[in-house]
Amino acid sequence: MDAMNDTPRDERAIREYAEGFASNLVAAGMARMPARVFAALLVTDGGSLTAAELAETLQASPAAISGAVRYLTQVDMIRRDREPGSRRDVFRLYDDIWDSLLRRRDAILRMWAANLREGAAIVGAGSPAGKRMSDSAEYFEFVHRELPGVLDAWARHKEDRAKKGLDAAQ
Amino acid sequence: MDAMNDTPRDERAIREYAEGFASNLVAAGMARMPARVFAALLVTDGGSLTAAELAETLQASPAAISGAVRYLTQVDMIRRDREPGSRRDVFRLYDDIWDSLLRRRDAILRMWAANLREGAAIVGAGSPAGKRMSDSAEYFEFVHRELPGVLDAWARHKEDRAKKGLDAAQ
DNA sequence: GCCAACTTTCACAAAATTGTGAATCAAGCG
DNA sequence: CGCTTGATTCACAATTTTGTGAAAGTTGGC
Repeated sequence: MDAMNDTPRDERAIREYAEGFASNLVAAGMARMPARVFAALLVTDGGSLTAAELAETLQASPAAISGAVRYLTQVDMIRRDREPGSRRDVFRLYDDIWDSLLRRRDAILRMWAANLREGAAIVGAGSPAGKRMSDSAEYFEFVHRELPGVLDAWARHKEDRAKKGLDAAQ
Repeated sequence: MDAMNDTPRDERAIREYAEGFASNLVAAGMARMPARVFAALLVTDGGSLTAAELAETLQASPAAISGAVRYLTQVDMIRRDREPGSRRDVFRLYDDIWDSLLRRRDAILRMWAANLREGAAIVGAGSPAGKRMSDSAEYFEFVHRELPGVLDAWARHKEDRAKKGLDAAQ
């Protein structure tokens, strides 16, 4: 239970990792700059970064940062905060990033379901395509219903983990 | 329980819907042509389309189709079949599209988890960023474990639905 | 109310993506 | 075997996307 805090950050390696992480996000469909911003926030010890700091670490213009954070804010992947008595925004990941992300994405599932129902009506409810599409809709509705349960299970799981072994090396 | 089969397909409306559906996929991060191909297959009564038919309905070149189906095949969103005694490929969605898609995506979850663990090591396991990243990894591992249960529940749910009310006009 | 510190917007240039046509390749069938 | 149908690859052109610099907007604080 020692020798874990004070290892100095290898900024070079970290930056490289972050860029790779961003590339994975890009491969998953995200635009590049938002992906880089997200990755930068992920690997930051302070937990938050200002627009200027993002521009500095990513070697990008304020304009590019502005666009990226606007997008990330819209899709609820980051929070924009402003400390009272300052006029610079600071950006941070949500606590329990992925969990809160999924929770917010909930609406998207419903959207797809509704969209597919609409499509089923258009192709004809009784047709093979209609059948396929309402099955699809039902699938989305199903996972929409199941999701909260899984997320709650995660919350419990996390709590358990926190109780035993507060140190949690490895 | 009548008047549902023989409504003629309004091809114009269907095509329009399919293009809209494709646009949604694009918004979700998919490249345009694969999205259009997927949508076209989704709304097809026959359940399958040849490359030539895809080119025709989408007004796209064989080359574009070839690229799109290669991609879709790779990410396991469609199947490519060839009937014996023919040399043209026919493409179709999997049965229970989204379910099989999720099952195949399973590996991706593990990939992200592993990637995040690696990152946690790089930034330092004891650091705030390291904590954030191994928490993230754990989250992915968790849903990776939970997923099969949910998918099985879906299978049961679907079976139930099939048993009662085979017609399902609701 | 004005100044300064930040952020956003806009027009544009650079760069990456996409789809095309033409050529090449593969394979069933006579 | 060669012919014919169909799929794939390649170089290229067109479109779209991205990021930049500069100008304009906001908003705290004096």
